[in-house]
Amino acid sequence: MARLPVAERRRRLLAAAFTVISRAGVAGATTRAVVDEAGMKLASFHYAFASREELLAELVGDVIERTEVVLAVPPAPGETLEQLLERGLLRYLDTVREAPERERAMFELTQYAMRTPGLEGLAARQYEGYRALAAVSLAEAAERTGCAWQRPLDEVAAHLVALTDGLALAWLADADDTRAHRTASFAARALSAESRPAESRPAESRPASARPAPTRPAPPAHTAPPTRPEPPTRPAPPTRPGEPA
Amino acid sequence: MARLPVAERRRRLLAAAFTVISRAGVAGATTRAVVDEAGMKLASFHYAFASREELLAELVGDVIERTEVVLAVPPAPGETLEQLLERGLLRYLDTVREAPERERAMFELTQYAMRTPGLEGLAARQYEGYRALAAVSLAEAAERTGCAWQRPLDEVAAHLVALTDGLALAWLADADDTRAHRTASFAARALSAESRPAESRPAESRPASARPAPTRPAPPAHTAPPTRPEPPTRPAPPTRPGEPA
DNA sequence: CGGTGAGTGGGTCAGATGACCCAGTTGCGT
DNA sequence: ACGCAACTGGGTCATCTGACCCACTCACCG
Repeated sequence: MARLPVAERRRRLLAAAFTVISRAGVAGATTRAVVDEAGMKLASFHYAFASREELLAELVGDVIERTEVVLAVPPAPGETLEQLLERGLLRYLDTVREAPERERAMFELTQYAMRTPGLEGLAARQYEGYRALAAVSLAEAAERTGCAWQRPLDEVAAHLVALTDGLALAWLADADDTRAHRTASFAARALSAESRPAESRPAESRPASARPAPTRPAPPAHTAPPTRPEPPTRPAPPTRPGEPA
Repeated sequence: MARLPVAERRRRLLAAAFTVISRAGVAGATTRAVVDEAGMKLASFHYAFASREELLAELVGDVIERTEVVLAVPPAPGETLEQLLERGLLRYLDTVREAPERERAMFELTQYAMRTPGLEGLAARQYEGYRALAAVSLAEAAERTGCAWQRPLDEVAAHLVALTDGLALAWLADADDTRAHRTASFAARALSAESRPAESRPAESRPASARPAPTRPAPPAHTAPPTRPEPPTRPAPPTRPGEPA
């Protein structure tokens, strides 16, 4: 093995660990399995990390920071907030379907954190991060469709996080695309019901329901790209043809 | 140890296993830990089960069948569907708060099933069971408040399951009661939006929104009572004084 | 009331795993 | 060039774990 600076070695081990966890679960992420995945010798492991526990803790923290919004849905003209939200959620569902192991790994890591003495706080931080991402996306989505949230943004964000979690968990359990699709629609409907038309900020105001407007972004959902393997956020395959990004 | 018939021994081991898993996770449920929890000798384990795997498989299946609705909310006069649903969800939240380890154990068992070769099907069955329970409760709730679901019952049930999962997961991560409460309210709001006033079935019909009516049951949520420890469904402490059950 | 086999107890065994050590080697600064 | 310390390779060690064995004993049948 080439001579690597400790930092880089740690990074590679973290990435390898995530890969192993995706494949075999946290329990399967033994020092040997990780080291093997990274193509290193066992000694290198303990040179980079004091213990397996340290690696796991680092991984959890790492994953939190790297969590990204994978829902950047391309703009679509004259779309309502609900439609925009739905597309975003379906987009999220797609990423789960494409890499179920990754999503499972995320859930497992969260659970590991919740159950491990020093890491309970990290699980909370993880959800905090999810909510923050959700909030950003929801804010943008509302703005682009000329809507405003009727309740505090972070409150709506928490709801979105709960919905995506439930959605992902259910799909992971039964892999029923149809059902998941319907639940995504429901989620979009439910969330948009928490908004009102416009607020008068932009310029116009109308009493009716969500009014079309130049759209663009979309709702979020969490998914942590492994420290290395596979590109985090992809270009966003348009669910429907829309104006080119 | 008293001389026990195999069946009883298996039952006790399953109960002990669930207890251990609640405390230490699936990974911590070693044959020795389980046997210890049950106050038996290791040999008794392999007398009752061919392997640890067999016990775990049995436990997953077991837990599915024993999943119960813990949301039987007592009746409350003149309550809307939304209110009824909210109370039920809050009731569920209470059970999670009271025994977080149990809920965590449920999630972990599901994950174990999803990842274990022969058990993937069980995870799907588990969710099927959750939906069935949700469906029953939703049907009752709608009926008692003179409402009807606008979509297929099992579709709405899937949404409820997703919502409770998301709700529980979020609470387990950050233990934020306020936030969980708000999300529960949101869930109730969102679900009741999927219903319409009445259908004309009972007798009356009115265009307005959910009309009061004799209420009684409530929404569900899943929680598997351990094979033995602690009574599964409790008497349902009235969140509000209502007619005696 | 004696036999006997279901059920029990106290081991053993092989394999996996986390931690760690020590003798090298080799990149890099000087 | 040269030396040193950062880094690597190839072990070892104590534990834990799942599986399993075999002699014993006691409850119940005949």
